[in-house]
Amino acid sequence: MFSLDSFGLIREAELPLPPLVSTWIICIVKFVDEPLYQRIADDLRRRIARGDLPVGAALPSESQLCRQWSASRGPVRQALIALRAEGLIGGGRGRPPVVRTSRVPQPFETLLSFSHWAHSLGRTPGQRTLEIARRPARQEVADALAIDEGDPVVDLVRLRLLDGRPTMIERTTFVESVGRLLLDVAFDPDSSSIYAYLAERGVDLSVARHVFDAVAADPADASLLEVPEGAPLLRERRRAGSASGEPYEYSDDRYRPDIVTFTIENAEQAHPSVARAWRPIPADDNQTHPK
Amino acid sequence: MFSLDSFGLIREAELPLPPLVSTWIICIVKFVDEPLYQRIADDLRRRIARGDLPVGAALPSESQLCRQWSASRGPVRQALIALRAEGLIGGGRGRPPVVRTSRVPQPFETLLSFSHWAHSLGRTPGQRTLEIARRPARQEVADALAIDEGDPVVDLVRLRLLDGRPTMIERTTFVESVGRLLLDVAFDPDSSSIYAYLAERGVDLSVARHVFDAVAADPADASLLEVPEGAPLLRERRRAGSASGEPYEYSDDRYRPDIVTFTIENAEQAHPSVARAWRPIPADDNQTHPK
DNA sequence: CGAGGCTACTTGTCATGACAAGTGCTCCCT
DNA sequence: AGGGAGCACTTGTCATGACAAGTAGCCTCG
Repeated sequence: MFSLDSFGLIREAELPLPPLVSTWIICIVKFVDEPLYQRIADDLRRRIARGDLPVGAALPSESQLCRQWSASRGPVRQALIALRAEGLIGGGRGRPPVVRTSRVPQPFETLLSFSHWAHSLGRTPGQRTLEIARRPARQEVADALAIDEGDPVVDLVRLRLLDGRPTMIERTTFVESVGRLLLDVAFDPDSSSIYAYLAERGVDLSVARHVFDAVAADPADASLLEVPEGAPLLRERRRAGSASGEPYEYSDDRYRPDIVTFTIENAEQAHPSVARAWRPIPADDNQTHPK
Repeated sequence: MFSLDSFGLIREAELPLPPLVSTWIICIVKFVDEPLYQRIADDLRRRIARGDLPVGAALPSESQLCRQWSASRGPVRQALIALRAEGLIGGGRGRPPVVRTSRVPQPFETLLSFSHWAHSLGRTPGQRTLEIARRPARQEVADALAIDEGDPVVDLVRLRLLDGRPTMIERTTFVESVGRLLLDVAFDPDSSSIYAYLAERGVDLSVARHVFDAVAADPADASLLEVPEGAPLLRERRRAGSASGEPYEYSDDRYRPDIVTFTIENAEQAHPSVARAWRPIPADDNQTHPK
């Protein structure tokens, strides 16, 4: 993990290096088994997130960071490159790196979990479970989950609330091995986040695909979401699974478009960021087109 | 741009270096003013895109690339890191880098330009301009474009077609400095891509923000898109501008959800990718929820 | 014949040194 | 006072060398 080069601090300070001291330092170094450039990047991330380095402020120059960490320019630059790739800092040749934004959204969990998203907004999520059942898979769901029609799956239908207002209907189907965990008597779907519960039990949901379109509210949707029948709803169909691509769940979620929107921010030469947004006041003035 | 180190090739081949040869090499080097690591990355990208390096194949090892380019490990590693960040290659310690996917989507232009998107799918885009006018900005548009209410703007309303089928209504407002270019008699909005036209004239649209929700078709929407009044439409409101954040256009686009959907692919520890998708056959079996 | 170790090769991390090129400031001269 | 040259400082790019750590294949030994 460490090499003789790790003694840069000592070398720079030009101290003699008796064997006793060297073994002591080895102990220290061995405890920290994260690469140096990651520690530097993490430290800078922390300082930015804490507001220690506010937006617009200049980061310490590379040479300052080198002295501060008693490192060479290599790891320091590696850390800065990582931060730049995350969009946290900008700047360029001749100009010191500058903090661009204090908070880089972590869209994955937020986009996957309604509860997580609501909490990140400071709103109160709620839910009413309408149905949880084990039944054979229909054709459409079987295709999405890469299983055979008729294989057992677990269906879960929930009405999701935001600050008590009906916001979304979630019709999720889990493969049997995952859904079984939800049938456990110890699990209360009305009180806890499903994804947090599943993560605790070792289900690693790490890739997801969301497809968005619009549908008209059918009678069931309409009465649950308290909108007129035929009202436009924003639909998200989601397939999520393990890192290796094995599907675990398929979901058909329908949002009231006057409460929730989805946003994509997009730039040339940068990765897009996606987010779910909350519209605090019913905006019926936007329902008709400009003219 | 170059240093004496650039003579690595000569040094490695252990050739004598008369002054005449050195000046000749300087000329060569000066012509190529792209950094070396970018040239290496571009070359590998090309070889992957061309299928010369198929998916699953192992890239040349770092030392091979070093010899091939007569470069040190630095630029080679920098190139590989860039490809890794783009998701093109995988692999890890002890294992050679492996091609993961041959095509990384370039979502920005595709998401911004309907024409570009249609062409990338091999479909034929069409358009019928319904209105192009210079008028004072309404309040809502003025807010989005960061100008004052009543400032002159250029409105453009187009019906977009995909293979001749009505697909989307686009109501775009440009700031006057950009919209003026569209009022030029030389510009025919029915035949060319607006974004290609603007890019040629030096308008750099490089950041965009897309907000998605659902609306009901009003009478105008309905007759143009050939759907019943009140039918659900997928709405995208887009604000695009320069890299420095200056807004250039604001648009309210309404899609037939049976033809176009939007997709977000999302993974832990990776940047999301977004795409517009085309649904070839009207899928009315999906318009009603499962049960 | 199988299991284990050994070795060659790979990538990951880091130090050091050098030069190019952009930025911003000072300071001098006109 | 204003403009320009020069300088200090910054980041960008690259070379070189070293060691750590993981992988895969060979090869010997039991």
